[in-house]
Amino acid sequence: MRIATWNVNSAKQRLPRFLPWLDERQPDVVCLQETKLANEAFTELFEAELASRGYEVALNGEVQWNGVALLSKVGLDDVVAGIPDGPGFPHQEARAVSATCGGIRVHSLYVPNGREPDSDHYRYKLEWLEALRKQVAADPANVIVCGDMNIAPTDADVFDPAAFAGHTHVTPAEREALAALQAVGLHDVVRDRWPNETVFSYWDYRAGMFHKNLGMRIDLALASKPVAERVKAAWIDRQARKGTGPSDHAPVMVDLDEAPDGDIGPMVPPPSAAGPRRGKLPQGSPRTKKA
DNA sequence: ATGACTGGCTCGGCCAGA
Repeated sequence: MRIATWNVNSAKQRLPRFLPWLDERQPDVVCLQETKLANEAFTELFEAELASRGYEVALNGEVQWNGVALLSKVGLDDVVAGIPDGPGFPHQEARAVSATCGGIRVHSLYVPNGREPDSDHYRYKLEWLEALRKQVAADPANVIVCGDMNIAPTDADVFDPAAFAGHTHVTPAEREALAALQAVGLHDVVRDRWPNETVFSYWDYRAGMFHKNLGMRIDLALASKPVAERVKAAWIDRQARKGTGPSDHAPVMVDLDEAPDGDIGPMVPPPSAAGPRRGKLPQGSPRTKKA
């Protein structure tokens, strides 16, 4: 089972990059952030393309800003849009959607930016993270928290810590809020896989930052222990940041082995596998043809 | 360099992003 999370920076603008990426990478579950589309507009643009590829879709969008989505080929149950009792700025923004996919509670999140330390938006960011922590703590067993967290967990996750001094994304309070979320029992699966490497997920569009690999790791996949133990691979899909018309974020990819109990979500048997069921067919129904 | 790029809204610039 492959789970991907990607801040696409406008789903509409990313369409020519997103669909080929989907066909190339074939993720089973996709968390999207910054769709910047109301649900109706997202559906208009994507419903047919995603349905033909076998994805169910859960949306929490709004016009102009923010917007998150969850796509799944392995079931999409108990969808929750937003964070229950979460804060707003001033209204509750479209920054969270979660659902159960293939037996795992998956969260697609776009954490508030924070703008300036100690600003109203910064305090909102911290309150939002605490509300998220409470939501995840209520159901922490089999979970993966994915998305643009807008926090670099450590100084190793920014190209130059000095360049970020006094800015958001690296302040102690933000890192403590992220640590409190992880203290629910979540493992940073990309950092666990690449403990000593330079691994970024975001590069500013300006000044050739991607070309020079001057970026940040702010897009995270945080998995509870039963999920983290199934991780076979976890990486940043840098290819998606290259070329023409990319997002400024790259996808984060997580490949899971099957669950020990074999529960990888609902399976619909192909018609040929059903075979003739003596006594179950209604009278007069045509028999299934033998192979 | 107090910039650089991109997108939304709207059609001229400003806001937001991180």
